[in-house]
Amino acid sequence: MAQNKQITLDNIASAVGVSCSTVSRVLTGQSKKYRISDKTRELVQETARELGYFPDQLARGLRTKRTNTIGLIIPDISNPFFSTIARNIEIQARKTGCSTVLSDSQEDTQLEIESVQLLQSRKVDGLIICPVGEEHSHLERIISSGLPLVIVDRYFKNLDCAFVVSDNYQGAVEAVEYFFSMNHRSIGYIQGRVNTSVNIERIRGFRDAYSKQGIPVDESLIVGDSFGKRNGYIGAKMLLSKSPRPTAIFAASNLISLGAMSAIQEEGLKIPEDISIISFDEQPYSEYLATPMTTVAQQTSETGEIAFKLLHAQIHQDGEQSKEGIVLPTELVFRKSVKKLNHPTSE
Amino acid sequence: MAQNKQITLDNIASAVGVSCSTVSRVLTGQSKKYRISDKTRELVQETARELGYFPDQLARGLRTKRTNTIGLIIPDISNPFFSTIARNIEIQARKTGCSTVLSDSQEDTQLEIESVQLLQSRKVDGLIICPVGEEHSHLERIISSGLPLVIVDRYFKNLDCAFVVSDNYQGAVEAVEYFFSMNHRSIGYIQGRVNTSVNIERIRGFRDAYSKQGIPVDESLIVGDSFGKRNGYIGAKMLLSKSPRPTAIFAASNLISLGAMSAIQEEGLKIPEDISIISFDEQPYSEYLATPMTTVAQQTSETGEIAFKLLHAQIHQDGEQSKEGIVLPTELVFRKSVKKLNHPTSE
DNA sequence: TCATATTGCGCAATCGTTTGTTCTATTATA
DNA sequence: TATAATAGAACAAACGATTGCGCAATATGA
Repeated sequence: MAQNKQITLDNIASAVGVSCSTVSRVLTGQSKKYRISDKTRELVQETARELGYFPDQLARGLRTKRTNTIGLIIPDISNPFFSTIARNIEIQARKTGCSTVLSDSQEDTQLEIESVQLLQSRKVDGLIICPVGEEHSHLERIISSGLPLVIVDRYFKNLDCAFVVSDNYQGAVEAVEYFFSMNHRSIGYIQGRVNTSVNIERIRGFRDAYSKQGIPVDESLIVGDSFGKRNGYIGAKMLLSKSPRPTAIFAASNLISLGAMSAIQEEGLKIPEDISIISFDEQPYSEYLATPMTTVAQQTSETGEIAFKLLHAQIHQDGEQSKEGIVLPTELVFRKSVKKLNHPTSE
Repeated sequence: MAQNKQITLDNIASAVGVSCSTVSRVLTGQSKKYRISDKTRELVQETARELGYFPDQLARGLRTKRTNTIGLIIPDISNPFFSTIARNIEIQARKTGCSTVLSDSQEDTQLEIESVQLLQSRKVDGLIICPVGEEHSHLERIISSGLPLVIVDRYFKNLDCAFVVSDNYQGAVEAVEYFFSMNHRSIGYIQGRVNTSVNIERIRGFRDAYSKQGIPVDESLIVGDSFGKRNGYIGAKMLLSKSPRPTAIFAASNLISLGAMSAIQEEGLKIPEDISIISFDEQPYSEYLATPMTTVAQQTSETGEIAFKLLHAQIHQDGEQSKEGIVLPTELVFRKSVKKLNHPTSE
């Protein structure tokens, strides 16, 4: 089965008996502007339909310097947190006729950098990135090259760039305050990747909540170094081996809490009888877990939607660009994983 | 900040003092073939590096008719089942320098068809599609246009196209046989979208397992019509209202089983004491559910990897294409959601 | 009737690469 | 020394679409 020949503007032009510029103008809806007669316009449109013409986006992009394509770089698209964001970006993008080129950076800064290169050489109109690490010189380069960029989930203080993130600080504060209200005073925190804004903000919230109560933070109860499941397991193991044992665990991600649950189970402990837990990231399964999980829900759908809208705004305004930063509130979802202690206690 | 000027072959050419064809040949590694002198070659390479040149993939694609880009159409990228497949496709693709344009068809055939159009006009080298519905005339059109295509998760009997799917038949057979071995005889099946190969094969397995035991299938125990959570809830409600109540439920997807769990909980029933359940789709959280779930695991990572490899093979062989169909085995993962009944019984 | 507007459309350059062909030195061969 | 062979690189035509400019033909106005 031979590759079907592509229909070009010239094909239509010669079929109708006009020049290809006329066809182009009709098909891009500029017939009024260039005063193409109605008769010609209709003839061209009909012929194009008959021949099954659709424009070559490469040629168009080469000429117009606009591809209607955005690049999306995500650390792990199989993580529901990111895939929900990705979905909503794609849905918004397609609404404006924009295609999304997806790149999974596999939590690897080097791959992220290479992806940026590749996407730039594909002439995307803009980039949405969930950055992996602390390194961001490549992001600076994007910005100074003038390519529209929105970063998501994480941000960098000294980077003049639009972003959309959750209010990680407030989310952490509320979780810890809830623990306090249930009389917990010894709370372990299993953190994610250090030096990411996400982690820094959550830790700050954690600390501030303690301060407000006038209670010092036990630094040895802050453990962990990544958002993955394995780190959750290891972190929980460490926390549970302490004596006195903390009465509660605050897990910085959905995967961390799954790992922690393994550890808790291994130690023969029950949630919340023996240990309470709150996890960042609401998930469809959160309510169905052995103990329905109290979570800090982030607005993932909205994050994606807003990210695209910010990017779209940047792309379509040629004047000064407002590098907006959007912070979305979190919501504490109350379930069964936190036990009310009789007395304010550390054990 | 003005858009930085793009470096072109001509820029390099005039900087070095050669023609742009020479530069092109050097940079595409054809310097031997066209006997470019070592001196020129090195000079060109160095200058290209200094200027920070990287090729314009649009222009290249326009000229060569190869974009090193594939299109991927998925019904719901936020579903972990699909996002895991997508991830592995993307990872394989990038290994060969290929970019992936993602499209979420939102379980809508019309959007799927439009996506195909759009991706074709972007000149992708091939397409991987998880088709939504029964309609597949647009897939036939792709094939007869000569564009490489691999379909994933579902297939169509009378479509000559490479595909990779799970062994849904055998997966269902094993699940039902396990139910039988635990003395269940009255098993409700909450199916997914009817008329999809996935559903048809699972139903066939369900029936055949019954036949082998010489037991007739109670048709009223087959309910449902989509792979979503809501359908799981409704389906379970229906099954649980029957009297006698089935002793077991076989859920056709991870979302269906989540929905079913809601219904079961609402009815005040316990898994597995009051009702046993097996779910298609292994998930990271399966073992942490209120009752750790016995599941039929599919090889999602492998599915993605193989899908890309089949596509890659099609793209790179210009001769006759082997439209291979790959069927991957499933695995029954035993946990706690199935109770052993004392006697073969329907109640 | 003649000058001027206006209508309707074509010409040709351009975007950045690739690639078949040609062209000019230089070297090898007889 | 004359001729052929070869090395090294330039020319120019694509690829398909867009767009500034120009040019006829017709319509309008005086």
